[in-house]
Amino acid sequence: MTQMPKAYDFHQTEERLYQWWEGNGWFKPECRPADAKPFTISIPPPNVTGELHMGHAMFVALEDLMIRRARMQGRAALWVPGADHAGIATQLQVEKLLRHEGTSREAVGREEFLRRTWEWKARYGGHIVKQLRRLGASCDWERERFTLDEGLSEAVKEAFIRLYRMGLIYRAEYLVNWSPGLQTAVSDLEVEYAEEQGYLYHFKYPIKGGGFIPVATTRPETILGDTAVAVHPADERYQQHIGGTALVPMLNRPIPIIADEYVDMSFGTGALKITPGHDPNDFEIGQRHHLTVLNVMNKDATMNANAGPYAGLDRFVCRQKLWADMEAAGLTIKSEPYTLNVPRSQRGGEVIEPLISWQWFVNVEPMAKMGLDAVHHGRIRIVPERFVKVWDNWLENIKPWCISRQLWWGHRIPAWYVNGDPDKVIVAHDETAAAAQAREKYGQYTSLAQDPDVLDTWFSSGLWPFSTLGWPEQTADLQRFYPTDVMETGYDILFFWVARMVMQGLLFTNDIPFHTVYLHGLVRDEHGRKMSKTLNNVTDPLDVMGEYGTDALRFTLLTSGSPGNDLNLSLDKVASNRNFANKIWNTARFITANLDKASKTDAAAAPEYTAADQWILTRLSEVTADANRLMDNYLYGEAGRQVYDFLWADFADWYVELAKVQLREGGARAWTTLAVARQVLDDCLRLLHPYIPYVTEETWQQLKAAFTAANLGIEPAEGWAEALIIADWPQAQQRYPEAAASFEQLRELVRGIRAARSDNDVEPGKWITAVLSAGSYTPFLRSQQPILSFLARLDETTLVITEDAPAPDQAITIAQGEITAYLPLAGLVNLDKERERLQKELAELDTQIARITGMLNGSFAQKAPTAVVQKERDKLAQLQASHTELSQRLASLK
RNA sequence: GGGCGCGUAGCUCAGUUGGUUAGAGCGCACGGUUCACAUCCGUGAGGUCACAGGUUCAAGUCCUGUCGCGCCCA
Repeated sequence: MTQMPKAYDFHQTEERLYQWWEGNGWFKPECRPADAKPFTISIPPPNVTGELHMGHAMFVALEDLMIRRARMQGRAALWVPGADHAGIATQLQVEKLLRHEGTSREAVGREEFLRRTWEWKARYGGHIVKQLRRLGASCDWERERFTLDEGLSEAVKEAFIRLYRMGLIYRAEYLVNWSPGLQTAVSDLEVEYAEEQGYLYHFKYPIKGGGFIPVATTRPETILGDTAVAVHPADERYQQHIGGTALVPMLNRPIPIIADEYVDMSFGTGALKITPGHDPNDFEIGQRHHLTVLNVMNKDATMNANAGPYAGLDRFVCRQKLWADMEAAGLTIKSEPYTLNVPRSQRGGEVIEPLISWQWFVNVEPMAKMGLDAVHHGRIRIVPERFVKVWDNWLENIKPWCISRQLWWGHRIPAWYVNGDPDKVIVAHDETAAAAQAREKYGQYTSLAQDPDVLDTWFSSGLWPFSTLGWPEQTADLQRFYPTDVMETGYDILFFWVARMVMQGLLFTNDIPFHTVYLHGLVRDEHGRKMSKTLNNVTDPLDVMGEYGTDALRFTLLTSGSPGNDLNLSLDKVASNRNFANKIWNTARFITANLDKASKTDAAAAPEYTAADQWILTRLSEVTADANRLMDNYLYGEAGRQVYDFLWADFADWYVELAKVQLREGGARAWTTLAVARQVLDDCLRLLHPYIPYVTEETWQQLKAAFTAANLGIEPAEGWAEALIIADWPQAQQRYPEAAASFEQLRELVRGIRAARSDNDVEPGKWITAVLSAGSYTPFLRSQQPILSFLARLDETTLVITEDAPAPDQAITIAQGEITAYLPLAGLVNLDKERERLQKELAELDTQIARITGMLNGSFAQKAPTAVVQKERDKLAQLQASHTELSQRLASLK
């Protein structure tokens, strides 16, 4: 028999097993019968530019857990992997590269730029995907997709065209969030607001014909784009000016003074400058009053010709200069420090400028309604449920989605303009089709040019669950695996991604894209701070895996938090979980090293279980049932913790220890012990495999090999599968409540004796004498004598167990209800100390007895369920028995 | 302004149909090298479950309010 190595070595396990699993096709749903019920997850596609971070590790751990469990449950598990082309991020990477070469995107041109980007993607794009493999992700790599793949691009075009035909996509000149650094529009979601210190500038708005209205602004440069001054219609102060004309400072451009109820009379000066071209609220007011929309800025946030003498200045330089000029002209009143809400680009970080421009929009309202209904009618379940409120709130107040981006890397908008006329738009799959349509619609034309913009990356990822399966083609995969089952992702992209998949899925496939949305929290550092490069508190998953193993990281991510809540990652915990892997390994090592204690002839048709066997089997059934219930409710953390505790604290600490005694007996007893140990460990390995795939598979293979070689006739009910990854998922089995309860008594007794030994400084290894007065437990404890003696280090030759043993002199007394243990530690007992201990214990018993007696005398006895009441009565009886015993004992010591 | 989450042992966190004397890991104290594991074993100290009310036989758990921290939306 070959010995297992002393410690589990993940270094020489992980890669080997991953290749073996993948090579055998077990990551593919086809490893299950063609009629197996599918279980599908679409991976949240990481950015191709991405580097693995804890967020990735988190979703891989959770999704792999779901997929592996489903696979073991016999489902045709399919986890579709892939990556996202990440428009802005990728384009920035390549532009940076070009800058290093002393050139630029504009200089090399669109075609060359795209060629370079694909080249870049080919070289670095696979990086993140390789890293996902290291986490043990059992994805079907043959079905890997990329959002810019041909098929997915086709899906994007199809989606765009359908939306356009349904009248849900339109092109409009509208105020959008403009990122001057990135030179593109971004959606509302891509803008983050932060409170920053600035100034509130109070100044005089001159009125034609004399006088002025005081006005305040946080962005003086936008004064140049004002097209009205507004006051509240009921404001006494400005009544006489309504309908009059104001003059834009420094430009002297005449603009109307209007009345609008939007104006807050109590804020600032009570009068508002209106800049429809540079402020969203002003834009709306402008629409109401049919004001001119004046743009005073270029796309790089310098001032344009409309800014008159300020043309060409940067927006912030202009702010200073204009204010200085106004001051000189006597138009300023004051500027006071003010906290303002500054919009910044989620990507580049620079200040977003509301800017008027032509963009493509999706009217998402009808789809939003569908998304709301799907959740309200229970077709889609969101876990944890509280996120439903967030979902509702967002979808009920949804705004048009700006989907065009002024980038080159992405899905080009399938729209063509005839003769350069923005009103003559043709939307088609390709240029040929567009040309045909153009001829049909406009007859002869001179030019046909495609819109230069591309689509928001989220537009394509919104199609992900079905586009990856072949949509719009009715492929076999789409038919079999769609709708998918669970969408597991971080709550931070509920709007960005999940909502859009739901909306687009419902619209295009006439079905939900998944029945459950499971949201996990953010991974933070040990003290709850967000991981960031500037804080220098980023923990690289690759480093952690390298030091502690993939399983340790996975188990930590999976069990140290709760659903939907942020998780603080502690390396201490990772280290503990590495130790757990070693613990698992060593229980198997113990079992496999003891297979020679029995032989096949010892096999019993109906095994005779000891109380210990029955106890551990009962616990196994309880834990299996609990873990399954918890996992069915997506409470993976709690399920994992329970198995961990059971395996370590019950199985390893107790059963494996006492198994040493049962194995010594040899024969049928040893055989049964090995059979029980195998079952318990095997089921635990199965329960844990989705969490920690490597150490469980490796350990299981060791078990399988050892048991097969030993030829004891001990094996799982369905025989040994080829691998744990495709073995059967365990179900709860036999329970022996009475034996289990008795055994718990024995454990209590052992703990009591150990504590007494420790208190009295008895050497841990020393075999001591004991007298047990065990009442009705006498036969049971006698039957457990070898185990009891071994676990509590009691000298078996002098151990006395009788129903009612007299207390020896000079002994420590341990009372446990009906059972009393006396440890006659000759010469070791300090009687004063023992008296003190007994008094302390009696005092404790007194309070407990009083508490329960009070409870039982109150209405508890009538109103509580009988089982609960009975439990308390039993407890009281135990406490009283202990009390009697200890007080007698105390009296005898006086 | 609206919504959500959190506040439990020194630290980091569990605790989901309300039901023993509230748990874990790490840390701390004491003690252990016999053939599964020192990536270990045994024993122990450490908690008014933020605060105040309420519901209930029974509340860390349900309800109301207060305080503190964080996040999302406007």
